[in-house]
Amino acid sequence: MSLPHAILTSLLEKPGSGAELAQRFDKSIGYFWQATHQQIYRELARLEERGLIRSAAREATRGRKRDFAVIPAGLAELERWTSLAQDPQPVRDALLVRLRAAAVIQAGTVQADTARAGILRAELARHRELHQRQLSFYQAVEAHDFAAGSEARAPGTPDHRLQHAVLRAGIMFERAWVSWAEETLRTLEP
Amino acid sequence: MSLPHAILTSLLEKPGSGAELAQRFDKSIGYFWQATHQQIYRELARLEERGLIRSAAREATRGRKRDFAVIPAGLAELERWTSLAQDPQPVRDALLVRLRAAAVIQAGTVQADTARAGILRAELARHRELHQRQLSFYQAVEAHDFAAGSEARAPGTPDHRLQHAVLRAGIMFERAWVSWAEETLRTLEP
DNA sequence: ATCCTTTATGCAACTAGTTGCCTTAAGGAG
DNA sequence: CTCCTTAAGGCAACTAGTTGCATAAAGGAT
Repeated sequence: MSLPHAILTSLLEKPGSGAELAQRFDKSIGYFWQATHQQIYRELARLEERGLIRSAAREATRGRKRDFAVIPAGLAELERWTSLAQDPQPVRDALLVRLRAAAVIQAGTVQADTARAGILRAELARHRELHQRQLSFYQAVEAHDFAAGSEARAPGTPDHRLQHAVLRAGIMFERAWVSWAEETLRTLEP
Repeated sequence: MSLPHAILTSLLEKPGSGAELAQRFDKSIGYFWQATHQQIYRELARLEERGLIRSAAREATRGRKRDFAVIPAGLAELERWTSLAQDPQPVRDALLVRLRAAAVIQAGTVQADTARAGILRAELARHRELHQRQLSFYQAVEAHDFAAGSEARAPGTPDHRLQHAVLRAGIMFERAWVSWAEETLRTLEP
């Protein structure tokens, strides 16, 4: 259950409104934990109720911007959470389930599998492209934000090494997907 | 939404009861899509209602085993689903969120970060171990089930190449995690 | 002024997944 | 035979996430 903490993190970097958060989630944190604006608004309300953030709005009317900021209790909660031990989350991927299904289906059907095999290969190629694109994007961010020689960190700035580690995780995932898709396509060649 | 299809796949490989399915989910399919026995029983009921599987129980009483098997409509549904295009699912990982949080926290606290950094390193080391263990397990399965020379496939048997591809995906993920954790630990050395 | 679009906020209803507890049956152990 | 344990099946209540829609304000376009 990481959403509240993801929001705390984002607000700690920079206070803002629900809509701003939702936009930011489409970038940065959203690459590793997604949330719709609905989830964000609900969670902001809960966090305020729990006394972890404070909203600086004149009135909480509709269509009116409210700004949220983390207060000390929120920082404490985030510190507590980051030092908790959590087991790695098991993989949950629909494509792999589909491949397993496809493997079994071919056994159950007498019909030649050329059509289905073609669809499968096309799907794998498509995934390879999408992952390749995401990989290129991450690499561009890396070149821009983590170029050699920019390791100096000013006090009060987020830890550069940790931020880089997170980005490297993204890069490694995409790279793994791409090379897996390529290898799999090769073994499925007609 | 892969659970019903994961269940269809598993039942197609081998019909069985809810409890058997739950056990099987702890192995094979469960490595890529987890489900509790509750989800499985509910989903079995729905699949039967939708006319995709058939239960061969004398009576549906409690504490009495019921066997389920896929019927033609179920196979058709699985075929339909496997040829659908689906976009890759974005990564959602709590550890990466935590690292990002840790990166920001260090900016917000004046206190020396030795204690927190130690906790973080320990956690990374623990994850590395767990992923290493899972990797070894997958590799053992690979050696056992996909040894060179066993590619011959009898008709009516699940497609060997696809099953191997799924396993290789698991291997690639674990390998990626392990090497990422090692590299990250190196950059965080005190 | 009126209409249209965009931004910000939110309710309600839904689907998916989790947790805690419970009953029934069967197979041994005392 | 009674007690205990395990396996099988399931209800109820909960948390998390999604979808569809609504509403308010602000800034243009006509």
